[in-house]
Amino acid sequence: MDTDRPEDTAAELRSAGLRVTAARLAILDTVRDGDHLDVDSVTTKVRDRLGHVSFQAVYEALHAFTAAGLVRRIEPAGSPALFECRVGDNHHHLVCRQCGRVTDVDCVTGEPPCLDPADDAGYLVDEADVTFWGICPDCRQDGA
Amino acid sequence: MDTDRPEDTAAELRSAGLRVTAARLAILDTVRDGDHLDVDSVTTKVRDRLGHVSFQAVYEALHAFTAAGLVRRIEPAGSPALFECRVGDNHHHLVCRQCGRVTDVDCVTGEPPCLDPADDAGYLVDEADVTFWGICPDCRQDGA
DNA sequence: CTTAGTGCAAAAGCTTTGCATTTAC
DNA sequence: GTAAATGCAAAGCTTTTGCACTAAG
Repeated sequence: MDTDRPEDTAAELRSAGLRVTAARLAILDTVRDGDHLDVDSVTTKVRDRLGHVSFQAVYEALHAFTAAGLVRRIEPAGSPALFECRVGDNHHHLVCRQCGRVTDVDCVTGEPPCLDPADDAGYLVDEADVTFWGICPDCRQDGA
Repeated sequence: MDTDRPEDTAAELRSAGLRVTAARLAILDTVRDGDHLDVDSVTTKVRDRLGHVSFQAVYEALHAFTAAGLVRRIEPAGSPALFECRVGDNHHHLVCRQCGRVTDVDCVTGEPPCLDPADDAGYLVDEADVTFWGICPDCRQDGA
């Protein structure tokens, strides 16, 4: 479960121009090991490893990571922001209406923009954000 | 600018099983006349017409309208919820990263689901929510 | 009359901001 | 030593909840 690669992580932070601190190492590793975690979950998991880390530090770190392109922030309607480490590739998300679970879906075309608007209305489009809403396998079994 | 069709609106409310009140008529008409308005804008516009209406009434009404399928709620990442009256058709949205402006884009295929995930991972997918991010014509002129 | 809708007030949830302190470089 | 990162506290914003009151059916 625990994938410790402190050197990798540290190197990634440094090459992104970010300082290497225990908190940030743990935060980045946590996002990397996790599956679309929200800030609360990240904080909890980081605290399990390090003792205490403040919420603001986690927010600040995730913001810096997002700006640096180390993590990607997604925000399905109605959910708090979630963070994932898959960046650069062009994948989308399946979100369960019932339990909120998020699953990655590879993009069919593989190259951004994988999708073009029928009419761009004069916009300079640089990203297509696709969220598929449905019921996940587990919830299909449980409920109706 | 002002599209008053009180009878239409009232009929629509009634057939949705909702009571007809001055506030709700104004709220629905406002969303109908507006262009992806947030709750704050709706409230302001409704107050211009009616005097005072509480925020909670607007929230409650919009929630009821959404549940009844009279309006659609969209929530581009990082924005407060926006409401639009186009429902039933299958269109997507262009969102300006700079000014937040939202423009409708007709779906190429026209019929939901207009898009299928490459792999549904066992989900029962019923909706594909597509947001195109970019810079709108106005912001392209202003900025770089 | 009965139920839904409204107003008022308060709180919850997520996120941001400010400032002093600590730490990496 | 300098700039970045952290901790602590507080506030911001959108949204929700509770309850009494009013109005639609």
